[in-house]
Amino acid sequence: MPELPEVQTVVDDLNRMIKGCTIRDILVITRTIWRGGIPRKASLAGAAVKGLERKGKHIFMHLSNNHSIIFHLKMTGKLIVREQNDPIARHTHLIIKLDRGELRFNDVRRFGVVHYVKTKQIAKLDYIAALGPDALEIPMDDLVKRIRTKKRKIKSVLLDQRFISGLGNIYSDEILFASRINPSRIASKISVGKLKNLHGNMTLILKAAAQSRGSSISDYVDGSGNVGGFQNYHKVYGKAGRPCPDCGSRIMKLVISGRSSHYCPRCQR
DNA sequence: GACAACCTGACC
DNA sequence: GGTCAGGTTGTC
Repeated sequence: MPELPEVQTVVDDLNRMIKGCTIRDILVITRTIWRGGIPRKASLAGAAVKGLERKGKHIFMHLSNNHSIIFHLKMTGKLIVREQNDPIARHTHLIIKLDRGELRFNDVRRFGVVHYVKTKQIAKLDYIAALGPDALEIPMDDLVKRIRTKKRKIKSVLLDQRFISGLGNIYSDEILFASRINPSRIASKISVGKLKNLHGNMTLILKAAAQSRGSSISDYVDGSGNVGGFQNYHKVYGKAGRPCPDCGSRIMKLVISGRSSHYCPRCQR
């Protein structure tokens, strides 16, 4: 799915397009995407969209009725604003009808989740409380200190949302390549210098990716349904067998934490 | 820490 | 037919 830059792009898009809009009605097409109960239409109708924000890969849509809708897009979830008369795409599971257009939640694989909660309760939700600091907000010293306590492979540490939230498979691989760290390295054994460098690369890559409106490999689109552009700047992700852009060695792929890791065995030590 | 599960679709 | 996919969670 969408990782931090893609989720940030969607949040920014929706803030631009539907902030201030009023909900007229909701159309629940697939009931199983809801965590907890399905909200009553009456409780949503008339509520205004106060604004959207993000923590890690979770999207919060705050409403004027003291409730919020939390979305997680998982692998193939999409949130797209459409006009009322636009044709409804296959795999659309929820339509939130607004006074101006409508917000549609679409998800081919149906891993995505929607949760209607009281805004004040968000921080107390177990799955939100468990999230580590956001990847764009953690200070360098904190990150370095915390990584040095982990005796697991660095790749699996970066993917762990309880450790740090927002990174996924693409950006972990790209950040490790930029930092010249092998994904199999035990986190606690990596030098402080390399880890400081990793923090800088993480910030740089996530911001550049958001600037390019995210990476579209097969499913991701922004809040208007358009693809991102950062896939054109990937250096190792999805490039197994191709030459390393820095040294020409063959880029390798191996499985860590059940996910493919792409890396240059020569550049990344 | 490895693996299956949750799903559909693309590709070989 | 089998494998793989921007994620997460629950099981041994």
